[in-house]
Amino acid sequence: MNAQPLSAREVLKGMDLQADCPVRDVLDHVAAKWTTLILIALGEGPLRFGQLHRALPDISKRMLTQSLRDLERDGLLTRHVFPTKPPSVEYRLSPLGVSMLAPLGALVDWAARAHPAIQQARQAYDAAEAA
Amino acid sequence: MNAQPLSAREVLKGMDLQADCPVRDVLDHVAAKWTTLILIALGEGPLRFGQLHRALPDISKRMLTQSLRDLERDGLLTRHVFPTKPPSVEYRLSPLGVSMLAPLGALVDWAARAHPAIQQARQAYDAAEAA
DNA sequence: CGGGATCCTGCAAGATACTG
DNA sequence: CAGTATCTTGCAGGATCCCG
Repeated sequence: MNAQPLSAREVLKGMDLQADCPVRDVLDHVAAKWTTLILIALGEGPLRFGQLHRALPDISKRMLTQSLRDLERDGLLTRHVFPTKPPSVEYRLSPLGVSMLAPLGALVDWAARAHPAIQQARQAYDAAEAA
Repeated sequence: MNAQPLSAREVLKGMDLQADCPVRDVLDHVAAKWTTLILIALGEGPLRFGQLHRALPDISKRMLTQSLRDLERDGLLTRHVFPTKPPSVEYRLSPLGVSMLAPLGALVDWAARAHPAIQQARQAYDAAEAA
């Protein structure tokens, strides 16, 4: 055993996985397909609605709006309306939202590294399947 | 700026968020409601189907089976059948699956810490909403 | 431009019953 | 015990139109 401040894996020990556990309450939102992508996009700086929409090519306006509301409700980002003509609205990460970038980045990094192995595993599985 | 080996946030810079990017390909699975919970449960050691089902109280047999197949296909866990009577099947993390525990733990840790703030943000939002 | 309101559809996922 | 098969349904989410 080493002296790391807190092995991330230790956190998982004895984790209760009941439906009402706080972690699932938070993670269910995080996992929601679009929210992480929005947070990543905003990680580079505030963006307006249209810019965000262009950054996420395959999300509908409806889902983008809804996802932004969810994130705003959870306090991960803030919404600023500029009463210009036509109106413009800017979204930016809150400190809480910024605090999520590190762990999210770790996961994304893992995903990027693991991708080749996963691709290979899928092909092997599907090949065996077809037999 | 400090000397951290690689700021997890740096990974997110310039991330392409197109639908076909590798990260989304992987994360879409990871985010799938049950898969992370299964990985966490198996992080403490191999489990049999029934034990896993008992560890995740609110998943149906159908979804558990399906999620396990997905994870097996992605090479994150392995399935071992013991031809006992009655048959028993054991699931255990593969090295690749184990390698995910660290980043996943980081995210879970964040979720646990952020939970109070998020709860509070939701209440504030809903209160303002009701007005 | 940045949404809200409405309608409509597909598929994710529950319930139930059966099997090796 | 550890699944499969079938049926059924809710609701996530797309398409479309409208508004300030």
